Amino acid sequence: MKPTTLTRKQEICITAARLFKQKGYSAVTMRDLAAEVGVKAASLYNHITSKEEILNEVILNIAESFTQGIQDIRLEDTKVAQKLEAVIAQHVHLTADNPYGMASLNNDWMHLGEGKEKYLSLRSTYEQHFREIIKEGKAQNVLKDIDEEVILFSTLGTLRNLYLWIPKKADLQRSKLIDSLCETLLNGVKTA
Amino acid sequence: MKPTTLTRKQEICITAARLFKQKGYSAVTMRDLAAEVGVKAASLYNHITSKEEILNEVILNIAESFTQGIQDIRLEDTKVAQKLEAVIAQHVHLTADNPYGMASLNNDWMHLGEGKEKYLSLRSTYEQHFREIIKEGKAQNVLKDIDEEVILFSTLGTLRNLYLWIPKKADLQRSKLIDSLCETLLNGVKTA
DNA sequence: ATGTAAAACTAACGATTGTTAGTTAATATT
DNA sequence: AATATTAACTAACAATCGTTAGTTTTACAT
Repeated sequence: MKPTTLTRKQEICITAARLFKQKGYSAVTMRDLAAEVGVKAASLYNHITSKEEILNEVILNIAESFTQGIQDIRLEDTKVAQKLEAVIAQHVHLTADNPYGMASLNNDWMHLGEGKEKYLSLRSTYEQHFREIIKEGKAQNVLKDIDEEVILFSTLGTLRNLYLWIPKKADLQRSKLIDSLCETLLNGVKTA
Repeated sequence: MKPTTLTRKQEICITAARLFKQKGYSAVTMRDLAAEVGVKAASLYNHITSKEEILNEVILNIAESFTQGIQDIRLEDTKVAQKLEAVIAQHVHLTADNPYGMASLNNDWMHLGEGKEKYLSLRSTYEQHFREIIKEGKAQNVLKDIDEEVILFSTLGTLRNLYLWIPKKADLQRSKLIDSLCETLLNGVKTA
């Protein structure tokens, strides 16, 4: 393992994620991927065992980061408002670091084979942690009495789509983006 | 044209949209679609000319509804806040009426052939109308001084994902959902 | 320099893809 | 009842899919 340089397998997975975002998992052929890596299709199999394994690698890594991250946030000894801000910040950071992986996670998870159960479990756990934070917020009267699911999926809906426009707005600094998103998602867009 | 009963072509497109949501356009084969319609694959071609035409039919119809709708809203003689609520309501209605088409529009537009330009143009026009409403809101001090793009894509991010959870929350009445979404998106989730 | 292992290559496989050709059955029109 | 049209069918096509087998080149340790 060389942490400094990139394994060929990692290079393949990163390239694959980029193609998956462009055309979707099913429309990307091993020959497409090979050409982009600069190699013949058969050569890929010296580094990976199947196309499906690539998807597993791309999606599960990022999914685990999200679920582990929100679990840590939930257990932090901070106020609910700070936890919500931390969740938003995590989404921005993980998405900015890996927008292509986020696209695959959002759009191609159903093509996972063996790893689909694991993914669905991670997603369910993530949502459950988020729900608990929201419940805590409502109990402490920090959050309004709006349907939990509406709060959850409204917020998550915006955050899940970050991968679509973060690359276009590279000029927008991360910290400024996080601030704007927190203000927008938590306090709304209308003036008081 | 029989408006009361369903054309075979329409039936094919509706079935196709449902499959496109499940597996994505590329992963749905004409044999899959035919089996679901209850017919052999070759028979589909008595009603459609290609797989791509189906995608055009599914996506462009709904895209036109959105763009026409927001244009009407923008020209309404109402306050900005009402326009924003109308945009949210339109999203809920169009999505609830056709969640599968919305999924295809979100995830499979890049597989459009001839119709891709038209789609991109419609989407661009839609976003431009939305931007203008936001500008109007900021000018009248109805909206906070937050980056326009953040407001646009934050709101749109939530609305674009409605198709993912509207079917699961069929119990949630439309009008109640619209109210909750307006409150959440416009006034935020935190207590004042 | 020499040998070894990693990673590239060519060639091909069986399966599946969207689609067409040609034909038969069902439906509607005269 | 005869005919014309619509829509189903079977069969097959060329192309492309993920993947494997076998071979050659590259890179590095000795």
